[in-house]
Amino acid sequence: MIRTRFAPSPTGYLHVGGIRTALFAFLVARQAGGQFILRLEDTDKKREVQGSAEHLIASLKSLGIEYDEGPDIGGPYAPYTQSARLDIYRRYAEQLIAAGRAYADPYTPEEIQAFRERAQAEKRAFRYRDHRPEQPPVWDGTQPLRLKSEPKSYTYHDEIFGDVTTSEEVVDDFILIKSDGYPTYNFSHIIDDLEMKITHVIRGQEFISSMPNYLALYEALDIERPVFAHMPHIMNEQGNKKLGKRDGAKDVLDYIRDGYLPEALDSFIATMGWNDGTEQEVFTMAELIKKFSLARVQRSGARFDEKRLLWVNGHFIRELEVSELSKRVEYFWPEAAKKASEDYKVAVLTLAQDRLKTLRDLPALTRYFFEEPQPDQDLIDLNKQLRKLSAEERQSLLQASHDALEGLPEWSATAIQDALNHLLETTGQKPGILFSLIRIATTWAPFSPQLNDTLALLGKDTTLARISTAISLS
RNA sequence: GGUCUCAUCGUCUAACGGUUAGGACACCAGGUUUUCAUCCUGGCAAUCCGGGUUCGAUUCCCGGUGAGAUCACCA
Repeated sequence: MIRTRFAPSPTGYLHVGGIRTALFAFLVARQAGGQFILRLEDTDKKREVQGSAEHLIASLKSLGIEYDEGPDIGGPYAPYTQSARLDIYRRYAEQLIAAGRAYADPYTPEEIQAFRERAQAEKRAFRYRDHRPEQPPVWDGTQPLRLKSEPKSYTYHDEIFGDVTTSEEVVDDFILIKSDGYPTYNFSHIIDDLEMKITHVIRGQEFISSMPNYLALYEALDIERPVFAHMPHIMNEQGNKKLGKRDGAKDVLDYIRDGYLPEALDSFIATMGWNDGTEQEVFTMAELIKKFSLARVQRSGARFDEKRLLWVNGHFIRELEVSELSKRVEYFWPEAAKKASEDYKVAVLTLAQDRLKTLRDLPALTRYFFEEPQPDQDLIDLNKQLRKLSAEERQSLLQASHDALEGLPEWSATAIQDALNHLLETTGQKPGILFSLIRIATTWAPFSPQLNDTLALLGKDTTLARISTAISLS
């Protein structure tokens, strides 16, 4: 039975790097019919941020990454919050002490700092184990507890990086339990993975360099190692650093607020560093669950490309049924759309769908369907074709259009198109001029859907009124 | 600096040791008899460098170079 976990610390929000690790762990579990667990690693009380646990949970849920066990829903190995598991860590700590594999650290932080500086001055690496006390005091819980490590080289298999060998000089007596009584991540995650029967440890590449220490601990505890899979980093847009909050990596919930679809985010995030080997470019969650494999995860870091995300998002928007899209854009309509009927909004949405890159584009694209647009002379003056016309010429063209449309017995897209085509002949104008003029006069927008569709939806009265207004303006 | 890791178009990537090195995003041009978008067609564009192994290296090995990660009582 495969069990994977995502184990963030509640120190802030989740960016695409973190969410990708969660997504991959989720996919591995789902694909095998196993469980995916959320565990909160809140052992650093100083860095904890209020409300971030809820924020993390909301982020996962908003992307459809559902966990089977977790702090808010419980499970067979509860609690899933590390600060509530202190007695468990202590039990293992005492086991290590009894086995002679852990000891109390008698030094003050200042003393250790002095050791470190001396090592640095002498240009050699600082290792705590070089200063290991001969007769450590009995651990009373107020000193840090350290692992008594054995310097040796380790080899392990990583699902992504293959066989990795570490050198012995990096194994050290790291801290298991801090002087405040909380365990370090280095200790607690191993205990929890064991207790919670985690089979696959899927996490960021930054933990690779700590692997020798973890391996030493698995050995000291005499427990079996889980399967490891370290994910390559997602790099920032410049490609010179791993994506991080400090450099403004965006909260995934902000992407949702900005009108990105969860399915677009999932597909995009999954394909940064993974592909199924075919030429398929976008994947639904169901496809990801079916096709994902750690073996096809890239070893090099991928750069975060916002332009590609935008394209993926547009793709998923176009794939949606209008009825579904209609539900998704509920909170994105312009203010003025509130009074409009559902049917009218769906009709507008149908015309706007192809033009939407994010749901947030909706107001800019549709405002003139709901309220009177502000005339903007620049649209005419900056238009290559229209600016050649005199005000009188524009006026007479608009008047002719007004008259032709007014006489229409039936107000439909096809009837309007026929009338417009006929108008082309009677006025002897090019479509580029005549249609642009009508389009601008009725929408005052830099771009809009096909003219006949736009007018049909606007309605006869509104269309004629707007043309009349434009005539009086010229 | 030590340790570990990585290296194909600008970006994301494909390619049992044999391909005109493929696809997608972006960009450019054209078409879909109005704009924007969609859609279609075409174009631009890559194997970091040097050795080896081999009949033949993007692919395997070694060495450079470059990049990243990490060296906490953070995770």
